[in-house]
Amino acid sequence: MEKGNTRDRIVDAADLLFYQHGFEHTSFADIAGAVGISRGNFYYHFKTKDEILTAVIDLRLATTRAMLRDWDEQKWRSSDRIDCFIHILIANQAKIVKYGCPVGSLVSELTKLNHAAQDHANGVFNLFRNWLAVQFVQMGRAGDADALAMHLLAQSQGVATLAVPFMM
Amino acid sequence: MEKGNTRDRIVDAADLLFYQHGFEHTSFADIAGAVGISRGNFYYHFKTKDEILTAVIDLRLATTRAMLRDWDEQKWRSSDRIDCFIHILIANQAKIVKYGCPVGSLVSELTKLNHAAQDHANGVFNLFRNWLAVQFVQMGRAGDADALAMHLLAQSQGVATLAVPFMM
DNA sequence: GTCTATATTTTGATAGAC
DNA sequence: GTCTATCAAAATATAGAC
Repeated sequence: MEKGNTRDRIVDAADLLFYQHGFEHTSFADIAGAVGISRGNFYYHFKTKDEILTAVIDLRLATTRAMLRDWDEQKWRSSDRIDCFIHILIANQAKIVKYGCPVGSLVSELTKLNHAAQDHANGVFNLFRNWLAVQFVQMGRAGDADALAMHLLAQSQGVATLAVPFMM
Repeated sequence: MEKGNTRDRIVDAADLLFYQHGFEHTSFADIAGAVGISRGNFYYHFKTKDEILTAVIDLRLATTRAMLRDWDEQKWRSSDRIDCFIHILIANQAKIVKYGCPVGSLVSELTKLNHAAQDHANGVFNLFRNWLAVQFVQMGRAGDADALAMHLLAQSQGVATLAVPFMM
């Protein structure tokens, strides 16, 4: 995280801070402080706060695509791949208990802000939905693959939401 | 909503605005504007923003308790009472698609703000959890009543979360 | 109880030196 | 590319007149 050019370090820091404290509650001063640069320098790389939000969402889209690709390559059976998805909740339990699901909480916040980047952020949900549906199709459930994908997605979102008040 | 003393009107307006736009994104000016009073008058009734948040949570706790009590009185069978809970998602579909679940989204936001009122807000979740568990006990599922309650609560939270990106 | 200022702080954003 | 000011707007909060 410390390596790379300044722009990437800004995006990495913003990604983490947006998750931990929310988009609106994270100020330029917070991000600049985390990266170790001045606020003025910040504007050389990003002209507005929305620009960095776009960069953070792009990063999350890329990270998610890479993760799904890894699962496709590492697991032969679709049921094992779905296990990988379910296992996210377990592997990230400590973070989820403190900050919830990064995807769900960002979408929820942008909705309340009526922010233009809403659709962009929804893209991460779409990646999971479509990938899960493909796995169910491969398991011979072409008829209700999307319904099963949505059900699993909903269950994991619900668990992540309840983890915050009931496990913290 | 228009009736009652000024304090109640402030709490009602804040309750709605916190749901629609979030706690932090709602300013005193927004609330004062919705009620139709000046910002200065506002501080006669509430000294800090946290005070009004406390009042809003108290209102939601009272409203939820009253709703559960109504269901207890109106429905004889526990299965019918659980239907009432599930039916919330259908009855409030339009609002949930636009703003998510008022309980889950507030808890999520306060967590990210590391706000002291977190536990207070969690109380609404506890009301539903305990009430649902009682219904399952009465249905002869004493052994796993709380697990069933949590499962149903999680499912409804997941549906509310996904309704925003996938139904808007 | 309600109003009109006003103080103070923070935030997003800019200008210009190095 | 990075820094030090600095601006302008918005937010919380206060003081005091009516």
